[in-house]
Amino acid sequence: MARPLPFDPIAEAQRNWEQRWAGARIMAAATSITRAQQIVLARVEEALRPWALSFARYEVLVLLSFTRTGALPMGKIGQRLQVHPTSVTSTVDRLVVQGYVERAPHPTDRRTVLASITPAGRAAVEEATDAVLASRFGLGALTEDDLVELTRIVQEVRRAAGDFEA
Amino acid sequence: MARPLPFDPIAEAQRNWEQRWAGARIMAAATSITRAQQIVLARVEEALRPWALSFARYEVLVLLSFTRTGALPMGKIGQRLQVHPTSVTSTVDRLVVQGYVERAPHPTDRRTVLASITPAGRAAVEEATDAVLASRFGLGALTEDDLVELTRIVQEVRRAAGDFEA
DNA sequence: CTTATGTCAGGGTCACTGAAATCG
DNA sequence: CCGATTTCAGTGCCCCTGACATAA
Repeated sequence: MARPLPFDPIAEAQRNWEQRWAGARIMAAATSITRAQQIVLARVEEALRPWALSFARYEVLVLLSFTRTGALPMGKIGQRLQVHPTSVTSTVDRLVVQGYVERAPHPTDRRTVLASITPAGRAAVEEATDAVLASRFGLGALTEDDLVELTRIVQEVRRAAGDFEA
Repeated sequence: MARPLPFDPIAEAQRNWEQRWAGARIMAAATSITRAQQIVLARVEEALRPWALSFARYEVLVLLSFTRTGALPMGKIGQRLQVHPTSVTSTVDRLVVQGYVERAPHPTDRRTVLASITPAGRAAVEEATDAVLASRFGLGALTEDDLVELTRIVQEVRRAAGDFEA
């Protein structure tokens, strides 16, 4: 889409901000997060292409594969992955078409719908996970310390945003 | 959209990963980046709502307001903001409709089109910037040190991804 | 009746592919 | 002719709002 620049565009923008406004550092951090997410997403989607999985659908499969029964109510999925209920519906729709997930009734609560991972879904998520880990999410250049530090800093942001209580 | 969980979902997922696969830390870091970007984007878009600006359109206005002449070729915008050429076209389209940007011919190269910020665009970006900075991008809980550290770590990622040469 | 759960319809934004027109 | 620049048509994905049906 574009060739590498001879300079760091975020550092350059930060210099511009410092001349005009306060908050240059926070602007640089926010822009960095945005760009980092683009990189991670691009690498992951590239790795997931053989299974025709988007990151969002892959996350659902991973979540389901982590549960004891391989099934979870739609609403729980939304809470865990921090996505909108209607997004869960459409995401699971696609997974059902792909044969990776099935809808099942909840044993006691007839309002809730369970999304249940199929054997094909389990196979796909295991193979896809190998591919995703091999891609290292585009974060292969980071040290273990930097990975931990990055996660810690973002945890502060998520706590402040009310993602969890702790 | 959902209520806060009583635990950190990313830390919980990391524990799950540690039981099954290597790369739990890198997974946690990638998930953190994804979630952080959602938070930043949500806060910024909230702040930009009075001017009917998306983050992408706001970034274009900021970039143009930083140039000497207030104008830049479409392609340059794409390079600086790391977005696809067709995305620049549609983004500028919307900014033109809003009266924040005008298309102008390049003085020498008749292939290139200049996107030029209007006085209304300058006014909007200045006011919007105040609002955006007031939101602190959702990063208000971070110390200055953490902001710098976060930017530094992500810079490694961007360098490895070939964003710039340095 | 009130609340919770999930689905559907619809609109907005953005990203990408492939093709085309224009021009250096 | 080749390459660069931009635009357009079309597709896919994801997000949200509002309305709705169903059931606790």
